[in-house]
Amino acid sequence: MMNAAAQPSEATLRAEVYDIVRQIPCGRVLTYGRIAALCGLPNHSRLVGRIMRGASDADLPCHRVVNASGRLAPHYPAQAFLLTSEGIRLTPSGKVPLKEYLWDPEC
DNA sequence: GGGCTGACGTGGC
DNA sequence: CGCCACGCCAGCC
Repeated sequence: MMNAAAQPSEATLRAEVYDIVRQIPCGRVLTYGRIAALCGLPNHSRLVGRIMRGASDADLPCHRVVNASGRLAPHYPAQAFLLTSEGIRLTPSGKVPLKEYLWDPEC
């Protein structure tokens, strides 16, 4: 056996989520739901969000993770700045146009 | 064991 | 495009 993401828990998911987020290319974004789905947990987007909250910046580009609407994370003011610094142009309302910047890992 | 919370998602207006 | 209600589920008190 090798993959054991059958047990939903922050502890189990953390490693996978970290690994995926680390692979997001510069200038691209992923959604919480997409990350959860990639880990085999379609309805655990909130768990992913919780993990990101507890995740210290370090080498983790957590600013490249937004919700399914392209809305940026609350309590994370620097995110907009970091995204725009990577060339991402936000809408006037401060959201990420997913049609342009959503990253597809299988692409 | 029980109830509230939340870096979410979808659908309706 | 924005706001709201409902559904979802692990984590925390």
